[in-house]
Amino acid sequence: MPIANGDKKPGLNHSPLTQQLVEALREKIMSGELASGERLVEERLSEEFSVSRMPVREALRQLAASGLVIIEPRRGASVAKFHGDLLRELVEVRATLEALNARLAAKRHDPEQIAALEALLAEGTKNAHSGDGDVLAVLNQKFHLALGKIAANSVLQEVMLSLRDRTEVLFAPRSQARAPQNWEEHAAILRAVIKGDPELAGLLAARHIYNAAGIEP
Amino acid sequence: MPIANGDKKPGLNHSPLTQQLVEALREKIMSGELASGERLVEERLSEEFSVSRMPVREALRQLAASGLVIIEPRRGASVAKFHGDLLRELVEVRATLEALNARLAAKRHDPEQIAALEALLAEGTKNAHSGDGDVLAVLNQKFHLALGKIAANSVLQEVMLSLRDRTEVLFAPRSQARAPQNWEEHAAILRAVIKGDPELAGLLAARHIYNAAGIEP
DNA sequence: GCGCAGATTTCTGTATACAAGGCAAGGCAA
DNA sequence: TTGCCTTGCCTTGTATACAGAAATCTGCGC
Repeated sequence: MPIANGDKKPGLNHSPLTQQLVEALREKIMSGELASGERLVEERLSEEFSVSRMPVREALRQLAASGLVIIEPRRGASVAKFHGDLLRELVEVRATLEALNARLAAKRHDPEQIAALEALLAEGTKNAHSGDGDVLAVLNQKFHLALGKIAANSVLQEVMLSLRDRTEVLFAPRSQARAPQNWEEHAAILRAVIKGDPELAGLLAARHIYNAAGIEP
Repeated sequence: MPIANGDKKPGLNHSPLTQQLVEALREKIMSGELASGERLVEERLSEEFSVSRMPVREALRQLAASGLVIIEPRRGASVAKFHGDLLRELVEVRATLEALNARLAAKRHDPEQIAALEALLAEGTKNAHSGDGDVLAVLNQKFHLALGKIAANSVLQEVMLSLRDRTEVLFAPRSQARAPQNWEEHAAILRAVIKGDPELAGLLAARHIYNAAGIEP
Protein backbone atom coordinates (compact mmCIF):
# COMPACT_ATOMS: atom_id res chain seq x y z
CA MET A 1 0.00 0.00 0.00
CA PRO A 2 1.81 3.09 -1.22
CA ILE A 3 1.25 6.00 1.06
CA ALA A 4 -1.61 8.38 0.42
CA ASN A 5 -0.08 11.33 -1.31
CA GLY A 6 -2.15 13.81 0.65
CA ASP A 7 -1.03 17.29 1.46
CA LYS A 8 2.64 17.84 0.89
CA LYS A 9 3.86 20.62 3.08
CA PRO A 10 6.39 22.49 0.99
CA GLY A 11 7.42 23.91 4.32
CA LEU A 12 10.56 23.43 6.25
CA ASN A 13 11.35 19.76 6.01
CA HIS A 14 13.10 17.46 3.67
CA SER A 15 12.41 14.32 1.74
CA PRO A 16 8.86 13.52 0.71
CA LEU A 17 8.93 9.84 1.61
CA THR A 18 10.33 10.24 5.07
CA GLN A 19 8.01 13.13 5.73
CA GLN A 20 4.97 11.21 4.64
CA LEU A 21 6.00 8.35 6.87
CA VAL A 22 6.37 10.67 9.81
CA GLU A 23 2.89 11.97 9.23
CA ALA A 24 1.40 8.52 8.76
CA LEU A 25 3.02 7.08 11.86
CA ARG A 26 2.20 10.14 13.91
CA GLU A 27 -1.41 9.71 12.90
CA LYS A 28 -1.43 6.06 13.89
CA ILE A 29 0.11 6.81 17.24
CA MET A 30 -2.18 9.71 18.06
CA SER A 31 -5.26 7.72 17.10
CA GLY A 32 -4.17 4.85 19.27
CA GLU A 33 -3.99 2.44 16.36
CA LEU A 34 -0.43 1.83 17.43
CA ALA A 35 -0.63 0.94 21.09
CA SER A 36 1.59 2.50 23.70
CA GLY A 37 4.73 0.43 24.09
CA GLU A 38 4.27 -1.44 20.83
CA ARG A 39 7.50 -2.26 19.06
CA LEU A 40 8.10 -0.65 15.69
CA VAL A 41 10.25 -3.01 13.69
CA GLU A 42 11.85 -1.29 10.75
CA GLU A 43 11.45 -4.04 8.20
CA ARG A 44 7.85 -4.74 9.09
CA LEU A 45 6.98 -1.08 8.61
CA SER A 46 9.03 -0.87 5.46
CA GLU A 47 6.98 -3.56 3.75
CA GLU A 48 3.74 -2.24 5.19
CA PHE A 49 4.43 1.05 3.44
CA SER A 50 6.26 -0.42 0.47
CA VAL A 51 9.42 1.55 0.97
CA SER A 52 12.89 0.57 2.01
CA ARG A 53 14.11 0.58 5.58
CA MET A 54 15.97 3.85 5.25
CA PRO A 55 13.04 6.25 5.09
CA VAL A 56 11.35 4.29 7.86
CA ARG A 57 14.44 4.58 9.95
CA GLU A 58 14.66 8.31 9.49
CA ALA A 59 11.00 8.77 10.21
CA LEU A 60 11.34 6.85 13.45
CA ARG A 61 14.30 8.97 14.47
CA GLN A 62 12.33 12.10 13.74
CA LEU A 63 9.43 10.88 15.85
CA ALA A 64 11.85 9.99 18.59
CA ALA A 65 13.16 13.54 18.54
CA SER A 66 9.65 14.79 19.19
CA GLY A 67 9.15 12.25 21.95
CA LEU A 68 6.38 10.15 20.43
CA VAL A 69 8.55 7.05 20.12
CA ILE A 70 11.58 5.97 22.03
CA ILE A 71 14.64 4.33 20.56
CA GLU A 72 16.79 2.05 22.61
CA PRO A 73 20.27 1.13 21.44
CA ARG A 74 20.32 -2.16 19.59
CA ARG A 75 16.68 -2.70 20.43
CA GLY A 76 14.98 -0.34 18.05
CA ALA A 77 11.92 1.82 18.28
CA SER A 78 8.67 1.48 20.18
CA VAL A 79 5.74 3.76 20.83
CA ALA A 80 6.50 5.88 23.87
CA LYS A 81 4.84 4.98 27.14
CA PHE A 82 3.36 7.65 29.33
CA HIS A 83 3.26 7.18 33.06
CA GLY A 84 1.87 9.50 35.68
CA ASP A 85 5.09 11.31 36.44
CA LEU A 86 5.64 12.07 32.80
CA LEU A 87 2.19 13.58 32.47
CA ARG A 88 2.89 16.00 35.28
CA GLU A 89 6.27 16.90 33.85
CA LEU A 90 4.86 17.53 30.40
CA VAL A 91 2.06 19.64 31.78
CA GLU A 92 4.36 21.71 33.97
CA VAL A 93 6.48 22.61 30.99
CA ARG A 94 3.68 23.06 28.53
CA ALA A 95 1.63 25.21 30.88
CA THR A 96 4.62 27.47 31.43
CA LEU A 97 5.23 27.85 27.71
CA GLU A 98 1.60 28.35 26.79
CA ALA A 99 1.56 31.08 29.39
CA LEU A 100 4.59 32.68 27.80
CA ASN A 101 2.92 32.40 24.43
CA ALA A 102 -0.23 34.12 25.64
CA ARG A 103 1.75 36.82 27.46
CA LEU A 104 3.75 37.58 24.34
CA ALA A 105 0.64 37.68 22.22
CA ALA A 106 -1.03 40.11 24.60
CA LYS A 107 2.06 42.26 24.79
CA ARG A 108 2.67 42.64 21.05
CA HIS A 109 -0.91 43.73 20.67
CA ASP A 110 -0.87 44.21 16.91
CA PRO A 111 -4.18 45.98 16.05
CA GLU A 112 -4.50 44.32 12.68
CA GLN A 113 -4.19 40.86 14.15
CA ILE A 114 -6.54 41.80 16.93
CA ALA A 115 -9.21 42.01 14.27
CA ALA A 116 -8.48 38.45 13.22
CA LEU A 117 -8.74 37.38 16.84
CA GLU A 118 -12.10 39.04 17.26
CA ALA A 119 -13.42 37.23 14.20
CA LEU A 120 -12.10 33.99 15.66
CA LEU A 121 -13.72 34.73 18.98
CA ALA A 122 -17.08 35.36 17.32
CA GLU A 123 -16.86 32.18 15.33
CA GLY A 124 -15.87 30.29 18.42
CA THR A 125 -18.68 31.40 20.67
CA LYS A 126 -21.12 30.67 17.88
CA ASN A 127 -19.98 27.07 17.40
CA ALA A 128 -18.81 26.28 20.89
CA HIS A 129 -21.79 24.13 21.72
CA SER A 130 -22.26 22.52 18.35
CA GLY A 131 -20.83 19.33 19.79
CA ASP A 132 -19.34 18.51 16.44
CA GLY A 133 -15.88 17.10 17.15
CA ASP A 134 -14.46 18.14 13.81
CA VAL A 135 -15.59 21.73 14.10
CA LEU A 136 -14.17 21.97 17.58
CA ALA A 137 -10.88 20.48 16.43
CA VAL A 138 -10.62 23.07 13.67
CA LEU A 139 -11.40 25.85 16.11
CA ASN A 140 -8.81 24.50 18.47
CA GLN A 141 -6.22 24.52 15.75
CA LYS A 142 -7.14 28.01 14.62
CA PHE A 143 -6.88 29.21 18.19
CA HIS A 144 -3.36 27.93 18.65
CA LEU A 145 -2.32 29.11 15.22
CA ALA A 146 -3.56 32.62 15.79
CA LEU A 147 -2.02 32.92 19.20
CA GLY A 148 1.31 31.58 18.00
CA LYS A 149 1.33 33.91 15.05
CA ILE A 150 0.84 36.94 17.24
CA ALA A 151 3.37 35.85 19.82
CA ALA A 152 5.83 35.71 16.92
CA ASN A 153 8.43 33.51 18.54
CA SER A 154 9.42 30.67 16.23
CA VAL A 155 11.52 28.88 18.82
CA LEU A 156 8.59 28.80 21.15
CA GLN A 157 6.28 27.43 18.49
CA GLU A 158 8.77 24.75 17.59
CA VAL A 159 9.19 23.57 21.16
CA MET A 160 5.48 23.58 21.81
CA LEU A 161 4.78 21.49 18.75
CA SER A 162 6.45 18.51 20.33
CA LEU A 163 4.84 19.14 23.70
CA ARG A 164 1.37 19.44 22.17
CA ASP A 165 1.73 16.12 20.40
CA ARG A 166 2.73 14.36 23.54
CA THR A 167 0.12 15.93 25.76
CA GLU A 168 -2.70 15.69 23.25
CA VAL A 169 -2.44 11.92 23.11
CA LEU A 170 -2.92 11.94 26.87
CA PHE A 171 -5.74 14.45 26.88
CA ALA A 172 -7.65 12.53 24.23
CA PRO A 173 -9.91 10.59 26.60
CA ARG A 174 -11.06 13.69 28.50
CA SER A 175 -11.14 16.07 25.59
CA GLN A 176 -14.48 14.96 24.22
CA ALA A 177 -16.42 15.70 27.37
CA ARG A 178 -14.53 18.86 28.15
CA ALA A 179 -14.95 20.44 24.74
CA PRO A 180 -17.40 23.22 25.67
CA GLN A 181 -15.49 24.29 28.74
CA ASN A 182 -12.36 24.08 26.65
CA TRP A 183 -13.59 26.70 24.25
CA GLU A 184 -14.83 28.86 27.11
CA GLU A 185 -11.28 28.95 28.37
CA HIS A 186 -9.91 29.64 24.91
CA ALA A 187 -12.30 32.52 24.55
CA ALA A 188 -11.28 33.95 27.90
CA ILE A 189 -7.64 33.85 26.88
CA LEU A 190 -8.42 35.56 23.60
CA ARG A 191 -10.33 38.29 25.39
CA ALA A 192 -7.36 38.93 27.65
CA VAL A 193 -5.07 39.10 24.62
CA ILE A 194 -7.41 41.50 22.86
CA LYS A 195 -7.60 43.64 25.96
CA GLY A 196 -3.81 43.65 26.03
CA ASP A 197 -3.50 42.16 29.51
CA PRO A 198 -0.40 39.93 29.42
CA GLU A 199 -0.52 38.74 33.02
CA LEU A 200 -4.14 37.67 32.84
CA ALA A 201 -3.67 36.00 29.47
CA GLY A 202 -0.69 34.04 30.75
CA LEU A 203 -2.43 32.98 33.92
CA LEU A 204 -5.50 31.80 32.05
CA ALA A 205 -3.42 29.90 29.51
CA ALA A 206 -1.47 28.06 32.18
CA ARG A 207 -4.59 27.20 34.11
CA HIS A 208 -6.21 26.04 30.90
CA ILE A 209 -3.54 23.40 30.40
CA TYR A 210 -3.85 22.11 33.94
CA ASN A 211 -7.61 21.92 33.53
CA ALA A 212 -7.32 20.01 30.28
CA ALA A 213 -4.92 17.59 31.91
CA GLY A 214 -7.14 17.24 34.94
CA ILE A 215 -4.40 17.76 37.49
CA GLU A 216 -3.63 20.35 40.13
CA PRO A 217 -0.95 23.02 39.62
CA MET B 1 41.15 9.69 10.97
CA PRO B 2 38.91 7.36 12.94
CA ILE B 3 37.07 9.18 15.63
CA ALA B 4 38.56 9.48 19.06
CA ASN B 5 36.82 6.87 21.15
CA GLY B 6 36.54 9.18 24.13
CA ASP B 7 33.76 9.06 26.63
CA LYS B 8 30.91 6.89 25.60
CA LYS B 9 27.80 7.96 27.37
CA PRO B 10 25.94 4.76 28.12
CA GLY B 11 23.01 7.06 28.54
CA LEU B 12 19.86 7.26 26.57
CA ASN B 13 20.90 7.13 22.97
CA HIS B 14 21.67 4.59 20.35
CA SER B 15 24.45 3.61 18.02
CA PRO B 16 28.01 4.38 18.96
CA LEU B 17 29.15 5.68 15.58
CA THR B 18 26.30 8.07 15.03
CA GLN B 19 26.54 9.25 18.59
CA GLN B 20 30.24 9.91 18.33
CA LEU B 21 29.68 11.86 15.17
CA VAL B 22 27.02 13.96 16.84
CA GLU B 23 29.41 14.75 19.63
CA ALA B 24 32.29 15.52 17.28
CA LEU B 25 30.24 17.77 15.04
CA ARG B 26 28.60 19.48 17.97
CA GLU B 27 32.05 20.22 19.33
CA LYS B 28 33.22 21.67 16.04
CA ILE B 29 30.16 23.85 15.74
CA MET B 30 30.29 25.12 19.30
CA SER B 31 34.00 25.92 19.02
CA GLY B 32 33.41 27.83 15.82
CA GLU B 33 35.64 25.53 13.82
CA LEU B 34 32.67 25.02 11.56
CA ALA B 35 31.53 28.48 10.60
CA SER B 36 27.94 29.58 10.76
CA GLY B 37 26.21 28.88 7.46
CA GLU B 38 28.89 26.48 6.24
CA ARG B 39 27.56 23.62 4.19
CA LEU B 40 27.93 20.12 5.59
CA VAL B 41 28.21 17.76 2.66
CA GLU B 42 27.56 14.20 3.67
CA GLU B 43 30.25 12.54 1.61
CA ARG B 44 32.95 15.00 2.58
CA LEU B 45 32.22 14.40 6.26
CA SER B 46 31.99 10.67 5.73
CA GLU B 47 35.52 10.46 4.41
CA GLU B 48 36.81 12.95 6.94
CA PHE B 49 35.64 10.62 9.69
CA SER B 50 36.22 7.39 7.76
CA VAL B 51 32.68 6.15 8.03
CA SER B 52 29.93 5.70 5.51
CA ARG B 53 27.38 8.34 4.69
CA MET B 54 24.65 6.73 6.77
CA PRO B 55 25.94 7.52 10.25
CA VAL B 56 26.84 11.00 9.06
CA ARG B 57 23.36 11.47 7.75
CA GLU B 58 21.77 10.41 10.99
CA ALA B 59 24.09 12.57 13.01
CA LEU B 60 23.17 15.58 10.91
CA ARG B 61 19.49 14.88 11.37
CA GLN B 62 19.98 14.61 15.10
CA LEU B 63 21.79 17.91 15.19
CA ALA B 64 19.06 19.43 13.08
CA ALA B 65 16.51 18.28 15.64
CA SER B 66 18.39 20.19 18.32
CA GLY B 67 18.64 23.23 16.10
CA LEU B 68 22.39 23.43 15.59
CA VAL B 69 22.20 22.68 11.88
CA ILE B 70 19.44 23.20 9.39
CA ILE B 71 18.48 20.81 6.64
CA GLU B 72 16.87 22.01 3.45
CA PRO B 73 15.15 19.58 1.13
CA ARG B 74 17.44 18.42 -1.65
CA ARG B 75 20.07 20.87 -0.50
CA GLY B 76 21.40 19.14 2.55
CA ALA B 77 22.72 20.38 5.84
CA SER B 78 24.51 23.52 6.89
CA VAL B 79 25.49 25.04 10.20
CA ALA B 80 22.58 27.07 11.53
CA LYS B 81 22.75 30.82 11.25
CA PHE B 82 21.76 33.00 14.15
CA HIS B 83 20.34 36.42 13.55
CA GLY B 84 19.20 38.99 16.06
CA ASP B 85 15.57 37.99 16.14
CA LEU B 86 16.46 34.39 16.82
CA LEU B 87 18.64 35.37 19.74
CA ARG B 88 15.78 37.19 21.39
CA GLU B 89 13.40 34.32 20.73
CA LEU B 90 15.80 31.78 22.16
CA VAL B 91 16.43 33.89 25.22
CA GLU B 92 12.75 34.51 25.87
CA VAL B 93 12.07 30.80 25.91
CA ARG B 94 15.17 29.76 27.74
CA ALA B 95 14.76 32.40 30.43
CA THR B 96 11.21 31.26 31.05
CA LEU B 97 12.24 27.63 31.36
CA GLU B 98 15.28 28.30 33.52
CA ALA B 99 12.95 30.21 35.79
CA LEU B 100 10.62 27.23 35.94
CA ASN B 101 13.57 25.00 36.67
CA ALA B 102 14.72 27.17 39.55
CA ARG B 103 11.19 27.52 40.92
CA LEU B 104 10.73 23.77 40.91
CA ALA B 105 14.08 23.21 42.54
CA ALA B 106 13.24 25.67 45.29
CA LYS B 107 9.82 24.16 45.81
CA ARG B 108 10.88 20.51 46.09
CA HIS B 109 13.37 21.54 48.72
CA ASP B 110 14.84 18.13 49.39
CA PRO B 111 17.05 18.51 52.53
CA GLU B 112 19.56 15.92 51.42
CA GLN B 113 20.13 17.64 48.12
CA ILE B 114 20.29 20.98 49.83
CA ALA B 115 23.50 19.72 51.39
CA ALA B 116 24.93 19.04 47.96
CA LEU B 117 23.95 22.54 46.90
CA GLU B 118 25.67 24.10 49.87
CA ALA B 119 28.87 22.25 49.06
CA LEU B 120 28.60 23.47 45.51
CA LEU B 121 28.00 27.00 46.67
CA ALA B 122 31.12 26.87 48.86
CA GLU B 123 33.23 25.49 46.05
CA GLY B 124 31.87 28.12 43.72
CA THR B 125 32.55 31.16 45.84
CA LYS B 126 36.05 29.81 46.47
CA ASN B 127 36.92 29.47 42.78
CA ALA B 128 34.75 32.20 41.36
CA HIS B 129 37.64 34.55 40.73
CA SER B 130 40.22 31.99 39.71
CA GLY B 131 39.86 33.16 36.17
CA ASP B 132 40.55 29.67 34.95
CA GLY B 133 38.15 29.04 32.11
CA ASP B 134 38.10 25.29 32.59
CA VAL B 135 37.32 25.49 36.27
CA LEU B 136 34.52 27.92 35.61
CA ALA B 137 33.12 25.72 32.87
CA VAL B 138 33.05 22.75 35.22
CA LEU B 139 31.35 24.82 37.90
CA ASN B 140 28.84 26.01 35.38
CA GLN B 141 28.05 22.47 34.39
CA LYS B 142 27.77 21.32 38.00
CA PHE B 143 25.44 24.19 38.70
CA HIS B 144 23.03 23.30 35.94
CA LEU B 145 23.27 19.61 36.75
CA ALA B 146 22.46 20.11 40.39
CA LEU B 147 19.58 22.42 39.71
CA GLY B 148 18.11 20.13 37.10
CA LYS B 149 18.44 17.12 39.36
CA ILE B 150 16.50 18.82 42.13
CA ALA B 151 13.84 20.18 39.83
CA ALA B 152 13.30 16.57 38.78
CA ASN B 153 11.49 17.22 35.54
CA SER B 154 13.00 15.18 32.74
CA VAL B 155 10.97 16.84 30.02
CA LEU B 156 12.21 20.21 31.12
CA GLN B 157 15.82 19.05 31.11
CA GLU B 158 15.46 17.59 27.66
CA VAL B 159 14.01 20.76 26.19
CA MET B 160 16.60 22.95 27.83
CA LEU B 161 19.45 20.86 26.50
CA SER B 162 18.73 22.01 22.99
CA LEU B 163 18.17 25.60 24.06
CA ARG B 164 21.41 25.68 26.01
CA ASP B 165 23.40 24.49 23.03
CA ARG B 166 21.95 27.10 20.78
CA THR B 167 22.28 29.97 23.23
CA GLU B 168 25.72 28.98 24.46
CA VAL B 169 27.22 29.32 21.01
CA LEU B 170 25.87 32.87 20.97
CA PHE B 171 26.97 33.71 24.49
CA ALA B 172 30.49 32.47 23.85
CA PRO B 173 32.01 35.87 23.01
CA ARG B 174 30.69 37.56 26.16
CA SER B 175 31.05 34.62 28.49
CA GLN B 176 34.77 35.01 29.11
CA ALA B 177 34.54 38.54 30.45
CA ARG B 178 31.33 37.95 32.32
CA ALA B 179 32.51 34.83 34.14
CA PRO B 180 32.79 36.28 37.67
CA GLN B 181 29.45 38.05 37.53
CA ASN B 182 28.04 34.87 36.06
CA TRP B 183 28.97 32.86 39.09
CA GLU B 184 27.71 35.58 41.41
CA GLU B 185 24.33 35.17 39.80
CA HIS B 186 24.52 31.41 40.02
CA ALA B 187 25.32 31.68 43.68
CA ALA B 188 22.38 33.98 44.28
CA ILE B 189 20.06 31.52 42.60
CA LEU B 190 21.41 28.68 44.69
CA ARG B 191 20.91 30.66 47.87
CA ALA B 192 17.30 31.29 46.93
CA VAL B 193 16.81 27.59 46.24
CA ILE B 194 18.40 26.66 49.55
CA LYS B 195 16.23 29.15 51.33
CA GLY B 196 13.23 27.57 49.62
CA ASP B 197 12.05 30.76 47.93
CA PRO B 198 10.63 29.71 44.54
CA GLU B 199 9.60 33.14 43.32
CA LEU B 200 12.97 34.70 44.01
CA ALA B 201 14.86 31.78 42.52
CA GLY B 202 12.80 31.93 39.36
CA LEU B 203 13.16 35.66 39.00
CA LEU B 204 16.92 35.51 39.45
CA ALA B 205 17.26 32.65 36.99
CA ALA B 206 15.34 34.47 34.29
CA ARG B 207 17.25 37.67 34.83
CA HIS B 208 20.47 35.69 34.74
CA ILE B 209 19.78 34.50 31.21
CA TYR B 210 18.97 37.97 29.97
CA ASN B 211 22.15 39.28 31.54
CA ALA B 212 24.24 36.57 29.94
CA ALA B 213 22.68 37.35 26.59
CA GLY B 214 23.18 41.04 27.06
CA ILE B 215 19.66 42.03 26.12
CA GLU B 216 16.72 43.64 27.90
CA PRO B 217 13.70 41.63 29.07
C1' DG C 1 10.64 -31.15 35.86
C1' DC C 2 13.91 -27.35 35.85
C1' DG C 3 17.84 -24.71 34.64
C1' DC C 4 21.64 -23.70 31.81
C1' DA C 5 24.42 -23.53 27.42
C1' DG C 6 24.71 -23.50 22.71
C1' DA C 7 22.52 -22.77 18.33
C1' DT C 8 19.26 -20.20 15.64
C1' DT C 9 16.65 -16.46 14.44
C1' DT C 10 15.61 -11.75 14.36
C1' DC C 11 16.62 -7.23 14.17
C1' DT C 12 19.55 -3.28 14.16
C1' DG C 13 23.88 -0.84 12.61
C1' DT C 14 26.74 0.13 8.78
C1' DA C 15 28.34 -0.02 4.09
C1' DT C 16 27.75 0.25 -0.78
C1' DA C 17 25.13 1.09 -5.01
C1' DC C 18 21.89 3.35 -7.87
C1' DA C 19 18.51 6.98 -9.22
C1' DA C 20 16.96 11.55 -9.54
C1' DG C 21 16.86 16.53 -8.54
C1' DG C 22 19.12 21.01 -8.52
C1' DC C 23 22.74 24.18 -9.75
C1' DA C 24 26.16 26.05 -12.67
C1' DA C 25 28.89 26.43 -16.55
C1' DG C 26 29.06 26.68 -21.31
C1' DG C 27 27.20 27.13 -25.85
C1' DC C 28 23.89 29.05 -29.01
C1' DA C 29 21.01 32.61 -30.75
C1' DA C 30 19.46 37.28 -30.96
C1' DT D 1 27.50 41.31 -25.66
C1' DT D 2 23.62 39.47 -23.31
C1' DG D 3 20.01 36.36 -22.38
C1' DC D 4 18.23 31.76 -22.58
C1' DC D 5 18.59 26.95 -23.08
C1' DT D 6 21.11 22.64 -22.73
C1' DT D 7 24.04 19.62 -20.70
C1' DG D 8 26.82 17.75 -17.21
C1' DC D 9 28.25 17.36 -12.45
C1' DC D 10 27.48 17.47 -7.61
C1' DT D 11 24.72 16.11 -3.95
C1' DT D 12 20.92 14.17 -1.81
C1' DG D 13 17.18 10.49 -1.55
C1' DT D 14 16.29 5.64 -1.71
C1' DA D 15 17.28 0.80 -2.19
C1' DT D 16 19.85 -3.33 -1.27
C1' DA D 17 23.42 -6.07 1.06
C1' DC D 18 26.13 -7.67 4.79
C1' DA D 19 27.89 -8.08 9.60
C1' DG D 20 27.19 -8.33 14.41
C1' DA D 21 24.45 -7.96 18.70
C1' DA D 22 20.18 -9.49 21.33
C1' DA D 23 16.60 -12.32 22.11
C1' DT D 24 14.57 -16.65 21.65
C1' DC D 25 14.35 -21.40 21.12
C1' DT D 26 16.19 -26.16 21.74
C1' DG D 27 18.42 -29.85 23.71
C1' DC D 28 21.10 -31.71 27.28
C1' DG D 29 22.39 -32.51 32.04
C1' DC D 30 20.98 -32.60 36.66
